[in-house]
Amino acid sequence: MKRTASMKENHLFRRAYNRGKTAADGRLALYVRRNGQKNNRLGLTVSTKVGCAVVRNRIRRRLREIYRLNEDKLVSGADVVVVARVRAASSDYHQLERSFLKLADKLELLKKEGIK
RNA sequence: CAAGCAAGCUGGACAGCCGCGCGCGCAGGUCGAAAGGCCGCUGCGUGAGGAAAGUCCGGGCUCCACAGGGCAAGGAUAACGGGUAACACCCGCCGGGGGCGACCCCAGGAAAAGUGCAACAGAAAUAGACUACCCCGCCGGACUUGUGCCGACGAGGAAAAGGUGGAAAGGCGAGGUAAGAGCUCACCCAAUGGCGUGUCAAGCGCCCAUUGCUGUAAACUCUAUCCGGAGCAACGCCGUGGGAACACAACAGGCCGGCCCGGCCGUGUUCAGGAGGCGGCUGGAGCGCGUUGGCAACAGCGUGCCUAGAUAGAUGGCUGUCUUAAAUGACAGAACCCGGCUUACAGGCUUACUUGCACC
RNA sequence: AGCGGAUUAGUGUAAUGGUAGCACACCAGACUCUGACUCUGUUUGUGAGGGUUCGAAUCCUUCAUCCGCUG
Repeated sequence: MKRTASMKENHLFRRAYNRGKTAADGRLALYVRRNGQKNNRLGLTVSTKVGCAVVRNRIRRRLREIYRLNEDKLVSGADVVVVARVRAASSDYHQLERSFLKLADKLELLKKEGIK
């Protein structure tokens, strides 16, 4: 099994914000852009407005876990940036997962058999 | 039993499946001449806190400056004795304040070296005469015609009474005086010196002496002690492209290419710079237990243990059981490392003590 | 992560330790047939807690919030 590839450079984030497709609800915001490669890459943004270091770490871990467990349902070859909003701090894992899948469906990220 | 006070501990545990960082191992794969790198594994071990936080003090460590001493400037600390690598920390003790008490709080040196400030109020704010008091002079009034009484004015005496204010000239009583005043005396208070005591201490005591002086130093200042600056994004090593200086050279050499032909490039050394990478990086003023010294903080000795090291940043997700009133968490995430302080914190446990009530 | 700075009415900005001002804004009134302009007046404040002082916006201290520099 492949490890989750992550985005680290600032210019990749900027490209996703400026040129990518967007979907958002109260908890999360998703930015997606084709990267021309075989694999998907994940970028996470949790700003200091959301909470203190413990809260931000918890959200980041949950989002990483959601992405890991749902990675095989996604189409490949995209950069995905997930931005946590303030209400994500008071949401549990299941609420975050539902938001993520709904937004991914909106952006036509899910494979056909993944939607079912 | 109730209320309180102080110190210390704890900050869920276990199991299953999936997943992560680091170290070790591997008969695995791949690259490499090798060293080793990268990937992998039903593998093994290990993996956040009491505050990891705020960055308020003190150090270690690294570089820079000075390389010896002193002065000035700037800053810090402040009863006294001890502890410590050091401290604005800790312990003991003294003084002051609070509480019935256990106990808690205090930047707590010098205002009697000097300067500044003290609004408003008040007559007066570091020195003073507004009212009231007393003596003298002079004028007026009443009558019981007194070297007496009342009232106005002038010149003095006097800090005793009054109200203001945070603060009013040591306090109270007696003597004294025209009226008064530490002017004198007894007692008390404060400061300084002496004696005794205390750790040759702060301090406490004295039927010893002298003096009687507002507050403010978290105003300037004085006294004593201490302090060079910057910080792991420090610093060291490797080092792409491009740059500068010097030397050599127009031959040779290097690259592409199986070779010739052909095409492209000046070469070497040094320096600055610093994309990126590696080190710095965790074994330390370390922790536990016992013992000795000490009231204690702490120190010595013995013995056992090794306990994160990431680099966009590892502890998460799902489920079950147990303790529980509650575990979908209280506060909260190491980032070079220590010693403190401060701030945040649901609850739970232990020990000592105080007060009140009841019973023996 | 390290380092530095700031906080005064709704907004901008003053104030040697001694009643916290000024301008604009808001509100009310006057002027006007009505509105604007103009004039007059009122309200609204020292980020929070503790300390020093007779008395703190100011001095000291502990926090909170915001901003900036170093990649």
